[in-house]
Amino acid sequence: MAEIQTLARGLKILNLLEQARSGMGTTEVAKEMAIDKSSASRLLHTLANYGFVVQDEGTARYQLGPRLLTLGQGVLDRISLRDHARPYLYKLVDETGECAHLAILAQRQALYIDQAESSAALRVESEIGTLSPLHCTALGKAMLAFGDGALPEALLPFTQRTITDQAVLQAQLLHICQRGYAIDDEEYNYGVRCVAAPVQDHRGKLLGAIGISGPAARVTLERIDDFGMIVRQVAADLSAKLGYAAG
Amino acid sequence: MAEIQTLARGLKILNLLEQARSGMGTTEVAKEMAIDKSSASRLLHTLANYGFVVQDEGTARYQLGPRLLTLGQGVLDRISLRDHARPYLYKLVDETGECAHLAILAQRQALYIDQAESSAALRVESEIGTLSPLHCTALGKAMLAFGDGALPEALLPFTQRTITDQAVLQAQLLHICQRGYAIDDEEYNYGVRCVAAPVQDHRGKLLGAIGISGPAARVTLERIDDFGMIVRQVAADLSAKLGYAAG
DNA sequence: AAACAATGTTGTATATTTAGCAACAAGCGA
DNA sequence: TCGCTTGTTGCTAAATATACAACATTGTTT
Repeated sequence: MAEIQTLARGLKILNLLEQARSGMGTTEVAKEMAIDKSSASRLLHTLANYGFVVQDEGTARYQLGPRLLTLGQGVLDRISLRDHARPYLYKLVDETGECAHLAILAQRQALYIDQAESSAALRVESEIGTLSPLHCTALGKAMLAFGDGALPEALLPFTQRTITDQAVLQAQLLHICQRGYAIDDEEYNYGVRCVAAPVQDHRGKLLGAIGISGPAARVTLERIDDFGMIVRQVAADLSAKLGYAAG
Repeated sequence: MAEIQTLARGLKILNLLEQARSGMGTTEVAKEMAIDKSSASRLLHTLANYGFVVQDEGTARYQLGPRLLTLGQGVLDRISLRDHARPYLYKLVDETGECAHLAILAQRQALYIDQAESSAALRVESEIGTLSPLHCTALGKAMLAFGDGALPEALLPFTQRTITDQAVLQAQLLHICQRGYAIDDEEYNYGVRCVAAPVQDHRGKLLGAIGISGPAARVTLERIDDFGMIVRQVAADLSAKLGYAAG
């Protein structure tokens, strides 16, 4: 399908600005996009009219605008899975004492759309809205194992334990499928272990995944199977509430 | 400045979809925008290519897409005030026992960009990214009192205590300016009282506001002035850290 | 069942709109 | 002061988006 060039350019500019930490000037945008200064100027003004970008009064440089934040909130409101899942996240926190997360697939990554913090003193940054790779997170692997079978192309390493071999990953996905939950054993962040299980609708179609994550000192390898059973059960309860009839 | 029509139409579609709770069809969008079905179809496809909207596989209806959520996250990362303010939010929670919030001005409303939850059992929904009116929230009134002096046009009532008279509001803003903090006495939500104070840069330019909010039973009218002093002090400390030299 | 209505998508020609060039204004540094 | 960079604006050509129409698909009604 042919995409509309002008609109696509505007959206690409937003992608550019996302990368640029300290904003970009008109000329800079024009160069990066390989378009004329004047075109960039007019596109940026239009984006600014709708609050998608803001121009710093002093430097005249452009940054992502607050409208994106409020629209993002609108996205969350629209995901009904989130409403249904919330009490189950609290249940996970109650039963495990660790932070619980809910993620869905988006742009071939794991998109965190909700969390429930444990009462433990250690605070976690709000991660809602962030994307994480699939191959080295428990939530991601749970979704890979119960999803449509497509694997990520590149398995980038984040720690020494990150699985970077397609065959190894494939084998582990089968294992996850059989036992019903996935584990991240310090494969993404050092010192953090996670456990996750899939959430499915009545047809068995993958909706997302829920799981817990905590310091390796608390989430020990001995206890991790117990956590797995809990997470799998809570995820199954949530799936059941959504109308999933096993078999 | 003349805005680029095609891009503007795409952005307007996003605004439309924000309102429509259950998504919109191509024809529906076309009617609402007063453009042809084919144009709407192509615009929507382009938006979908970049993840700004998603089409439900079954119903072919369009909704806001996950890209908006991740871009919104990018907006948060870019607001350096947020990083500086976070420890001060925790300080507010420690000293008052109530939830603390940070807001900035955006689209002539108060945009909540961070929060610190109290350890009280009562949980608050994540409000980051939401917009609230200025005239009936403590954060909003603090920003009005110390901002550029522009008042909101319409003072919509939310509770019986909401100030709906411009003159009354104006008088209260002066009061807020003199004493250094603003109060919301159940003017937005029944049973909730809030206290807030402005955050300013070294030139005295308004950057945002921080404050606390809690149940009226805990935030009583007798104690509210004590809270006010605390909030004012913490906000002043934050402003000072940002380089604000009083006088 | 079958006709019908409504929806979403795809060609195509026209004409509107954008894009690029160039000139201009403004800020900064040398 | 001069030169350099940046951001914005007129203007025209030309590319692009638009509307019209036809088509495919789905769901509804009689």
